[in-house]
Amino acid sequence: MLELKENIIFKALSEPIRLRIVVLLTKGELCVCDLTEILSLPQSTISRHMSRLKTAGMVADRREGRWIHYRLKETDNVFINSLKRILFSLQNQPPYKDDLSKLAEISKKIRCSP
Amino acid sequence: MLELKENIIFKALSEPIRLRIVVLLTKGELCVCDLTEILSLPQSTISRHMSRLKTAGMVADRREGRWIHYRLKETDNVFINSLKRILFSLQNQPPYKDDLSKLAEISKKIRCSP
DNA sequence: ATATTATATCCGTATATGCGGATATATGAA
DNA sequence: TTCATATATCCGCATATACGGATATAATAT
Repeated sequence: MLELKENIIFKALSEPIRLRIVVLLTKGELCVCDLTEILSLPQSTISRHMSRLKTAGMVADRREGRWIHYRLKETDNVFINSLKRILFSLQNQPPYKDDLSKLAEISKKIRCSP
Repeated sequence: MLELKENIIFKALSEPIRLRIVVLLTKGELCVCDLTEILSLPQSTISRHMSRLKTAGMVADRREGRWIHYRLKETDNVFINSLKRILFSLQNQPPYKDDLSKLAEISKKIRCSP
């Protein structure tokens, strides 16, 4: 029952913060608090962006205790998967590269454990 | 001196009419009056969209007499070219497919000749 | 039970951007 | 020059959406 509207996906990726978020998600699952720390933004801002990415069909989520882990949604849709490949290709350039460095730093600590 | 901002490109493609326009351009050059006819929209609306696509770096233009022919911009940028491939992959689905049928019809007439 | 933590949503405000008629500019024809 | 055509831009208006603090909800800890 998924109504795929290409322009809705593009709109989801057209917001600078959301684009940084989905490139971060190319490395795996992240919860809102991780993103809040990496991007230095208020929790409500991150949560709103995740809601939009989810509505657009770019991400899926999974609850584990108090945390909700977001990930790039797995799909066999060619359009979405082509976009995912593009996101991977952005990993090595700014500002995404710096975000991923910060993610790597944070990953050394134990994150999101009860 | 081109400052490529990925989210700006996504924003250009996030507007439904603009997405239809760039898929039409996968078939070759088109002028504003062609698009006005195919999409049944006012000239000012089309012209504004072309301006945005040009600013975003997705299209280039070429004057020939009174007409300005727009085309997908040729580039060696990996990001843009990946997006172009996605546009080609949309050719066979609605509403782009119907737009291309209408383009084919119109092409039978002599278009844009002085 | 209460407190703490993680997330979602609400709220008012600011900005961006779409629309399309009207007008300006540019080119070529008569 | 004057007229017609093609395009770009201006204008006021409407809508969409971003922001971030405040509040609500949900799960866990004490």
